[in-house]
Amino acid sequence: MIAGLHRRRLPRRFYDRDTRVVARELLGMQLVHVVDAVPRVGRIVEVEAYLGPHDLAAHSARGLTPRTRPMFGPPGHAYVYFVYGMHHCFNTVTEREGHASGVLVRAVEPVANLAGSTRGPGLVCRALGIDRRLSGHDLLSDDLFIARPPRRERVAIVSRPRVGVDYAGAWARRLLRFYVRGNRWVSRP
DNA sequence: TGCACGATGAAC
DNA sequence: TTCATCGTGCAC
Repeated sequence: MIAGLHRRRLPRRFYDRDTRVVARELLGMQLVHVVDAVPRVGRIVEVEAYLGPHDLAAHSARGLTPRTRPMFGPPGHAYVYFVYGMHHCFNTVTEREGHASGVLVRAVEPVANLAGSTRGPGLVCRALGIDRRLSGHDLLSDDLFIARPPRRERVAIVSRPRVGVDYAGAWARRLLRFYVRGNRWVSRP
């Protein structure tokens, strides 16, 4: 089940590729946060790709700020932000340093030690105990990382427009949200 | 220093 | 469809 978690941790080069490819391949991977020596594990079933400063829906489109600094850094790091005064959202930074792109994890299927709903980006962070103190954290660390599943599994992928980015004009209509077809944990099928 | 606004979630 | 709730970014 969760044996050999650290051994299955994704390498830096996984994240240093086209963001849409990384987003799709993250489906089925296991997001892990070790809290008080207990690994909280969720299988990623829904993500969104944010392609960089030219993508008007991406936070990096407003330029480098203290909040978005991790997005402009090297791949394989966490970008966690606080929204609506009460929710946190977890992203992985992708592509080369300065590209400022990333993948938002919108929903996970419970695998181990998760309590409460995990359908939706805010709820994923709540269940996994992730907040903005982890923004900029290295995803090749021992306490926060993403691992290959124990067994290779094939998933059918659905592409849809991203959620909550209507302000981004034509970019809001791009099919940059991906989820596992038929999975009951997807936030908005 | 002030203020409008969210890459949301839950209630109605 | 409405509202809770507050950090962030930019206007002043």
